[in-house]
Amino acid sequence: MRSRTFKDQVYDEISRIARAISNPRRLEIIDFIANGEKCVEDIARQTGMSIANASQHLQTLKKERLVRTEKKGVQVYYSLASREVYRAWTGLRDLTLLLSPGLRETVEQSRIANDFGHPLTLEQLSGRTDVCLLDVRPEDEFQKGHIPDAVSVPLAELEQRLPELPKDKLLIAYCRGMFCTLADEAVKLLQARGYQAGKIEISALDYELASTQPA
Amino acid sequence: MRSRTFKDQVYDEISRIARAISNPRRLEIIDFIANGEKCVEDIARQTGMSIANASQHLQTLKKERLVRTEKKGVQVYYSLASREVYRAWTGLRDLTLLLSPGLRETVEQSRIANDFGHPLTLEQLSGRTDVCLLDVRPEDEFQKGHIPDAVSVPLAELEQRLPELPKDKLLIAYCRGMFCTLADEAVKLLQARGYQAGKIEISALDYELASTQPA
DNA sequence: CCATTATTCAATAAATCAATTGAATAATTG
DNA sequence: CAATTATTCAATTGATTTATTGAATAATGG
Repeated sequence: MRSRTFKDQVYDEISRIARAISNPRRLEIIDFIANGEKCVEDIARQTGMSIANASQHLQTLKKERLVRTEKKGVQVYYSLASREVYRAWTGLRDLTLLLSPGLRETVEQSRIANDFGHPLTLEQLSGRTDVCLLDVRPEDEFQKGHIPDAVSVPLAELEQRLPELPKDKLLIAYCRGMFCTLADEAVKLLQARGYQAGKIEISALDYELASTQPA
Repeated sequence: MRSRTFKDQVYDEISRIARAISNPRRLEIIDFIANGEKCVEDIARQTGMSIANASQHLQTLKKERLVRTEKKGVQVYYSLASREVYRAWTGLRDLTLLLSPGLRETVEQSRIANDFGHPLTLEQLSGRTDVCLLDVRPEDEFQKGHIPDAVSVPLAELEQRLPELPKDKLLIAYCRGMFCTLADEAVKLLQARGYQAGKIEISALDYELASTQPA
């Protein structure tokens, strides 16, 4: 008979996966490495933790098979074990946005602080010819996957590459998504130089997920 | 500027929701009350915990707005705050089934112990006229929602109601889903009485989710 | 082979979480 | 109003988790 020990095993096992993703630092790691494989040092720098601490969190994720590792020379590169991991993260993110007025407010206030109105959506842009879509993430993340028709202009290179950009078009930046600051900074720089600029909050990953989900 | 404190707030808030669902007992509670509102005593009995313990877990879930309460007379009835909560739970369940050979093995061994082959799927049943679909959950859960064409025969009443059942059809039982034991017990009873019986592992909730997701 | 670099391991202390117990609250019934 | 019942609260204990620190490992380049 399917007894209590069966249920205990089942819910225990699922809760172990849940526990592995239930730490803010590890959520940030997942959100970050979803864009492309990163080594421990990248992750530590991005998240502001010590290398030892980052490594420890990565081990926790690895123990539950949420991330995979690949050794390249001296470095170990971490990436998500499968697309489903990213899907679970976005599910949790969207559930929290639904349930938590606090999170919605935090995001809203950040928009106000950045002097944006509501970011545009992809639908609002589709079909417009006066728009140039900029992927301001590092080039390797762009290579791994990007929104169709986007141009790779990493934030770090944006200033030097301003001459390449069309002056008569609306420049729309995007980055790693809703919680990433790269597009904000790009827009700020562009507006300071007199360009018409804005952002969308969807990421390349969210775009990909949205286009594969119905299938 | 979107600073570290912004990210800290964001990931903290999301991790609080994750933490709330990252306990095996609370997962079991979510899985249970998804079928319909239940009072603390129901929940304590179903999960085998003390009433005080169950209440404490329910408070944890309520603090994060995952469950809603309604007072009816002396009792407080708990149910999921929204369909999205159930969706997140199934997402986590399916991710774990994907990532964890241990969970797959536990489920598989339970099937062997119950002497079933692989449970049927709804697709295999659709269109067949020699099949009678039995919802063996308590009646109130059936009332709240069920798979089309199913008949409500709660496990507790099954024995007395055997005469109602068609002897010439294949009786397919379903219950609260993959981790619920009601259908197993129903099939065992039916087979012992000489009926052709089997089960499907999809629940009324999974069915509903699957049919609303594409929309 | 030594020095360097990237990463992981191990040990600790502070914080948080879970289960248990018994008391407190609050509505209902006689 | 007293007794009963359902539920929640509060305090305790033991177990986990987190961040920090410093040492250990392992691969590479000179």
